[in-house]
Amino acid sequence: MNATGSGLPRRRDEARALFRNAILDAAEVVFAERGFHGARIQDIAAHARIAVGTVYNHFEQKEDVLSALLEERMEELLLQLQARRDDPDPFRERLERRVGRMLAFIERHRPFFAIANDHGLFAGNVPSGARPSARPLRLMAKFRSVFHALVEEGIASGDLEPFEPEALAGFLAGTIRASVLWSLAQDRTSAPSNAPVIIDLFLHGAARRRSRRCK
Amino acid sequence: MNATGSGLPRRRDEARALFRNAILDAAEVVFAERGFHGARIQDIAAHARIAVGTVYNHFEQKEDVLSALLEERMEELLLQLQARRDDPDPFRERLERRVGRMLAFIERHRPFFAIANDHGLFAGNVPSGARPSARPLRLMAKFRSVFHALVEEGIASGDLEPFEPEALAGFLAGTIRASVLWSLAQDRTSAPSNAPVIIDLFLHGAARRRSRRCK
Amino acid sequence: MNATGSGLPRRRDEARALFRNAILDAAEVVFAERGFHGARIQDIAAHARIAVGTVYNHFEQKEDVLSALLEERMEELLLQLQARRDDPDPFRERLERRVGRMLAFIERHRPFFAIANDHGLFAGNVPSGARPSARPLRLMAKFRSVFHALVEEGIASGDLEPFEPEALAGFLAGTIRASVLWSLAQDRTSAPSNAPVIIDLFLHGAARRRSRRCK
Amino acid sequence: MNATGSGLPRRRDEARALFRNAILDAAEVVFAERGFHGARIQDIAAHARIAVGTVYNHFEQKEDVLSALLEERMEELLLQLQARRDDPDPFRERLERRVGRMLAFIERHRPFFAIANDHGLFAGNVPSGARPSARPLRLMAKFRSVFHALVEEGIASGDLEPFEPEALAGFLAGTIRASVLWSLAQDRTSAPSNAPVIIDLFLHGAARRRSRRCK
DNA sequence: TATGAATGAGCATTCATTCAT
DNA sequence: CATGAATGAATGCTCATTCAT
Repeated sequence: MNATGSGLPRRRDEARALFRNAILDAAEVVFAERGFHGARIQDIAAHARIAVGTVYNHFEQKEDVLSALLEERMEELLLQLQARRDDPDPFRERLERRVGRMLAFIERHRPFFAIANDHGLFAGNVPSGARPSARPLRLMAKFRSVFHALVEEGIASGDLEPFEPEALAGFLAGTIRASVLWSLAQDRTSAPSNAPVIIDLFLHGAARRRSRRCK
Repeated sequence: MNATGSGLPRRRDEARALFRNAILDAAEVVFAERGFHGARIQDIAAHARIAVGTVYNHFEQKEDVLSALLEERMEELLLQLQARRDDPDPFRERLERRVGRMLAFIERHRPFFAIANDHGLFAGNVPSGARPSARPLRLMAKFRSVFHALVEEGIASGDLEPFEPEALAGFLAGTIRASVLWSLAQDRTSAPSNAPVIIDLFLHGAARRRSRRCK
Repeated sequence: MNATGSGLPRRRDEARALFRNAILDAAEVVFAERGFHGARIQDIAAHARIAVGTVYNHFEQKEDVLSALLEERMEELLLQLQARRDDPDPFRERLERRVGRMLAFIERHRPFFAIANDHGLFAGNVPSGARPSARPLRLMAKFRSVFHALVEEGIASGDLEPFEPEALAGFLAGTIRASVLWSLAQDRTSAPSNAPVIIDLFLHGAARRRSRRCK
Repeated sequence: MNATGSGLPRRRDEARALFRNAILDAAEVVFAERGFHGARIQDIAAHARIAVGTVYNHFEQKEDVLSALLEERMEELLLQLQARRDDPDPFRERLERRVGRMLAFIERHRPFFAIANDHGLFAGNVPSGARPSARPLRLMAKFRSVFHALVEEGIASGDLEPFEPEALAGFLAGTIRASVLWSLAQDRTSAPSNAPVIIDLFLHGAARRRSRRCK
């Protein structure tokens, strides 16, 4: 029906994506401000300057908006933790670089971080009916597996104590989370420049170092 | 207020407290199962085997039930972190003992831990409208100040690096939280016996220790 | 808990029944006026001078209000067709008496008749998704079985041709229905006095009778 | 209106009619399955394999689709009741032939019969807001007038008792309706061969015939 | 003219809160 | 004070209708 083959469809798909993204962007703000239950579809629609029905043309239910939001942003967040060609080689520097990228992403998406945190996507969470459903489980699994891989690298290279990788992963995530939350609480920027401090705590803890550094 | 002196009033007050506690106990279970918004006053009343109206004879609004629950349990939790006469003297042992008591309390009140965690009472949380109100702020402040004091003790005694106490407090709380969550995720007991491991990570981090211990 | 035994409970049950009946009465009017889909719960509540929520304290869903209404009124309607002690003996008089009672009931409950008719409760109906659910099936079955019994009496007494009872029952019901609808269309009263005419048509049809009456 | 004469316009009109009929055919099925309120324009469009908007290019509103459907089909149905050149002359045979044609049509359009029945087009119906509007009134009037004419023929020819023609018409329609519904309920075919039985009941009723026939 | 996404009024249902008993 | 039915504001979701392409 379309002579140009991909002309119109492309534009259509672009339009669809435009709306979809507008909805997710609005949802990011509104969910962060009022929480899942407090956020009304109407608020999200208004924030995106579209009609309520339009939201339902793109998502089956309110909950799916949250799911999609968490999923897409989390995907991107975890991407920051992947190794890149130009990452340095030594474990510590590598780790700092990757965590630094993660901090930068969080800084760019503060509202998302608030939501993800509320929904227990960072450092796991106790199972709770407070959140819509079991959907986040997949996200949490992914989150954990990425941290798990990170930590195994360190154990393999001999830079980390061969503790239980799961536990170490939780410890690393907890350290990052604590730092970010502390920054936010101070209304300070959770700048990537915090990475070295975080990694230092993660690696060497808080004990007084008698010599220059524990060697 | 009562002509008969203190006989009847006492019984009355006891009865009041009985109802109040029954409500809070029920709320602990129901809030943990369904979250604040998902929990209906009716559910709580049913769980406590009382009428809906009775809940309102003891609390102004639903939110106050949550506040009271968090407040009373948190108070008790923080009590576990206070120094006691028979606590050992060296910082590390002292810390282990106190954190061990905290773990034991959490173990006895898992549902409360789930709720407190959902409401960001552990290790702070990003300000979010997801939770009922600003009431928890006071609790979080208290929580932080207790951890703050704990950490300052360590700095004063020379056992901790003189980092920002707030940051260290967050780090300690994060370490504990990560450990407990990890235990719960494994469906294991968050036993007080985990305290040494937690403290070890907190003090010396996850880096490979070349010698017996970093001295 | 109640010293008088049945004092308070009875009053409570009476209150419940009062509300329930008020709702059903209101529903009878509103459903008849606007049809099931056109009737809003709010309309029914307003007509009964109660709050919307109250309707839901007595019925799970809108559909249940309809079901209950049809069921309770139909039950009473079918009761009119039952034989009574003082009914005359000859088949024809018997039938006239019973159908007469039915007409009187219909006259007292015109709105119900409109609804029941809309929902195919008279003389069967083609299966159609137009109506809420399969619930009426039970009612229709009952309706049919009562007519069925009526007709079998006539066959047994030798007053009716031994046609298929089901078909005869449908014919009788159809005759009554046609007459009532015709009366209503004329805005006339569907008086019990119409019974003889109906029965006459049912028994002897519309053909010209050459003699005084077909004997 | 079109400069090119009748060439293109004809094709255009044919195309229009094609769409219009496709919509009506789809509507017949969907309305019968889900009822007027339960049928969504989207369903009808999907069933006709066209877009929603297209429906609105041919009908102003949903209701008009129903009206047109009822009107066009009913027109055809009533056509079956008209006298035809080759119809036999005696009243009874004439009637059988015409009712037989009606039954054949109903058999070919079961879904339509279900809809028409739901909307009270057969044998009249109590005025009810359950149906979209007063539009069917015209159809019912037509339906009645056709039956009316039929019955007056019989009265004029002396084959029917000179009862009120309206009442007789209702009785005839009710008899046919009851028979068809009974057939459908039995999942049997409402074959034209049922016509004699129907006419027999209509003419002579259900009473036991002592002699060959009531003379 | 066909298309199908956008629109937003409309409605069933829930549940915190009140209050007569 | 306990009780539990009544209340009605609040909100997710539907679907007839519009309109830019």
